[in-house]
Amino acid sequence: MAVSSRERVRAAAVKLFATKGFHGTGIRDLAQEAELSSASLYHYMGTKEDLLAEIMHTALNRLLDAAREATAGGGDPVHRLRTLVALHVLAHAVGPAETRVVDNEVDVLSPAAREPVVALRDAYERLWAAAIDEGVAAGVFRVEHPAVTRLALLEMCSGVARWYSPRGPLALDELAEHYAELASRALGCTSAPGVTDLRRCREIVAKEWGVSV
Amino acid sequence: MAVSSRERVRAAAVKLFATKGFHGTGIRDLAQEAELSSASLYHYMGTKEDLLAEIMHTALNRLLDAAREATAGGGDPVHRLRTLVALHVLAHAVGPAETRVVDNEVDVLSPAAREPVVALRDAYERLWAAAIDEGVAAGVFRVEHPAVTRLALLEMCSGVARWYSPRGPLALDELAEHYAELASRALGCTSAPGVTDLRRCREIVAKEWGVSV
DNA sequence: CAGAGGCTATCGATCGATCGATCGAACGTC
DNA sequence: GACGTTCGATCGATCGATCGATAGCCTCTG
Repeated sequence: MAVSSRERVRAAAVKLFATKGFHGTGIRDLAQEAELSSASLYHYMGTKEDLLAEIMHTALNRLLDAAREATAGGGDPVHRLRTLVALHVLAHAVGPAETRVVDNEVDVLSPAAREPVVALRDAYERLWAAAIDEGVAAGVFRVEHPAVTRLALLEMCSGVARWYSPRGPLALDELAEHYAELASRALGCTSAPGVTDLRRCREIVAKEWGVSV
Repeated sequence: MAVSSRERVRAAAVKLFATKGFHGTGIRDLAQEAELSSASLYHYMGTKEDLLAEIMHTALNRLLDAAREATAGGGDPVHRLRTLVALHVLAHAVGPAETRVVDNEVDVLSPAAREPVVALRDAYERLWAAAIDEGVAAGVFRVEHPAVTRLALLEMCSGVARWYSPRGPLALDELAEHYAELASRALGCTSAPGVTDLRRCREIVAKEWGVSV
């Protein structure tokens, strides 16, 4: 078979959870989308909540791995921050369904299932916090409330998944570069207008997400 | 009675829809929160969907009215944009539950019920677009993709409802001013570092939302 | 090689629970 | 006694989940 049933179940869940929400998606909806009976569904998953948690884990691990790889070696905080922004935007543009599930449905998880998901998200945000804090310490960023600004920038970038369409006027590269510039400006970046290593970001996204960007 | 049952139903719906989502909130949950039987609920509302639509209408109309009042008379695009940002942030900080319902649950409405809600949101966003476009035309904003930037800033500001806590280190005034500054920078504002008329924004929020800010 | 046994994948039928919504009746107030 | 408000009881529909059964395939055995 071209795609395994397991993959179809996962893809169906991502699509439906993103468009109709977790509670708005029934077991029978999932079964229909995955072209299986509702009974067969349970051959590939635990409970519906397990399925959601698994989606979040793989999505967040992928984003975290990509961000770590892209910023490995430390270096210039400005460049690192621009890389994180571009990567985040690319990820949200190529996989809006998955990222919307991660961003919107965390609260439906039981506390026990939510805890490791939040831990992954926190680890990811620490990469942003480190780049921002180091930039502020080095004087290349001039911003009054670094922690609040980090949250503001993250929300700004995640919002891409809510409206971006590949049929719009902006190509992915322009989008990522523009957001890197917005973030750079918001942080009061004092160095020369930077360039982002988009090629590297695209490569990482292509590898981790398995799409050609 | 101190608060009418009608108000309790509305407040219960806002609270529960925001925390558990529309589909995650049952009629019996609403009834318990509003301290009524599930049957009595229907004395004050139509269907559950009607209740959601009504919440969205009042919330969006309030925001739209406030934004129109705050920017009435036109004038400097920079000042208008800063006012819109501050107002938006204040609104999302004092009423996070309501704004989260508006921002997250639009898609659960049937097309017929969704259409007027989207129209209200579009009217609101046009105020932002006008301020940004006029600023770009006047040369006080220097930004490459004004439409995309508008969406980015709106998402950034709406995100406040997802994390802001009045028990945090930032007072409302500092928060609103900081976001106005972030937006101003992102737009490449060329005029002197602006000040926002926070007093006026606070007055409008206090009046429209019925809270002391 | 025949076939017994086990494993994977799938299904129709069905479970008890809960869903949104409605009914007729009772309450208090004017 | 009319009206605005409240409720217990209950409706048919749908929920997430499980059941026993079946068909195909691989492996081990005699």
